[in-house]
Amino acid sequence: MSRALALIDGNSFYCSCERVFDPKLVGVPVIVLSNNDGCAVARTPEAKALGIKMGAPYFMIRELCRREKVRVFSSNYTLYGDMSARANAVYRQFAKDVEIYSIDESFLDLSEVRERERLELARDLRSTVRRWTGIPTCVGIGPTKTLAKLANHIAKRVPELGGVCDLSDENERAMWLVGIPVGEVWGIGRASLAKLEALGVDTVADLRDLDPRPARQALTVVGERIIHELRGRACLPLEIVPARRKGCAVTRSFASRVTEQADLEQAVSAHATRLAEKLRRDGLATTQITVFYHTSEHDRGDPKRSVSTVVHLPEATSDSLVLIKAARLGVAKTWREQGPEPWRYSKAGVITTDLVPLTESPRALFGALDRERGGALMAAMDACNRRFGRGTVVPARAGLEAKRTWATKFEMRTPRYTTRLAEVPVVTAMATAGPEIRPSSS
DNA sequence: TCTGGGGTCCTAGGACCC
DNA sequence: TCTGGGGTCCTAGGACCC
Repeated sequence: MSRALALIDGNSFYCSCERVFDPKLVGVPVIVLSNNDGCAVARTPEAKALGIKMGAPYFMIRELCRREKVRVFSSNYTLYGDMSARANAVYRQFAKDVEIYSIDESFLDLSEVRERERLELARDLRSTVRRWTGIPTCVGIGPTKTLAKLANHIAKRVPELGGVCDLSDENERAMWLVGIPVGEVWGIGRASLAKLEALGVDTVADLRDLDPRPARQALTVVGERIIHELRGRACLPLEIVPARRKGCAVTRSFASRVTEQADLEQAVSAHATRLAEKLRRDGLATTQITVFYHTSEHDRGDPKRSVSTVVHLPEATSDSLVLIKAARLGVAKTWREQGPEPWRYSKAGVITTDLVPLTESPRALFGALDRERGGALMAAMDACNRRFGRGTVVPARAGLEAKRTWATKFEMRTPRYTTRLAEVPVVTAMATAGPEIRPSSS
């Protein structure tokens, strides 16, 4: 049986999630904004038709949105994450091996399915996901991940295909590949595109026919792999068990510029708190954090400053209190007194790159942290926050929500319909003429 | 006159992805 | 006023070692 992978993804996923809970959004232009209400990161076809580009800064399209009655939403990651989990639960009914590639994309192994039955299965998958979660999807099938991605791209753009496309057959595949620009291939970005154009490569078929060895010169081993994948030779395995994460970052732009040390320290403390929560959730720990903050490239004329500093810890930890202290130290040791033209900082963050499982990490000989006591406290705090919502219990130094002058904007966020009891939608049913239902008397 | 060679590890920066 | 956030992988080059 030949190898076959399917790539299924949600159409305009974030927008579709919003539509599931508000039918009035169907048929009208909808966009979802990035963190801080910065850029458009999801657009329905109606919004794309108005010329709204991926990543367009909101302040530049605000007027257009008002005029064209585009419905605009802040991101609601809690909702999207939960809808994603629901969709994947459906995928697992159709395939034993599923790789969750991103919040809205998964690869399914269909190698066990007979070739002539794959399209039918894909159609069934689409309609089941639609029925059970409300999310519209497209499915692409191919012998490699790169070809499955390409098939998905075709399924999205050719309406006659009904949302599914199978590139398993080599002859049929060759016909499609001559008509697709090479920039649509997964892994070919702006820089690679420019190099390929110089080599006279315009279409996906051109790239497939490129000699892989010299291609490596221009595109590194990554490009060589893509060529093999386009020829149907798999170089990228299906990763069913997610790899352990290597790094973790919490970074945010400020809603307004920050000029005070106290505000900056409070911001990185909050980021460190969130970072620690993520580490504990995954059972990971870090021996050092990088703290950074900088002014904005968009503030023309203002003095520029960019700071990045590493703070080492005595041993690996995921303790919020330890990481907060380290984050504040990172600011304190690099802070410079403001002059007559103060630096107006626009963004700050806390980054780790050396994550290890906490239980496998060596203890410090000197200056060891009190893991037992700290661990118990963190466990109690996490339990409270899981039960009553994030931010219910926070270390005092992380700052209270109400006092955050730098806080991120989410002015148009919808309720967390599926994960907060207080925010579930209320359905009112009107009685119509029909059989009356009464409690049985016997 | 003439100044080895090969290996590992680490980091910074580039590129790409969603 | 207003321009996201969080990841991965690859390569080159320096430090260091024998």
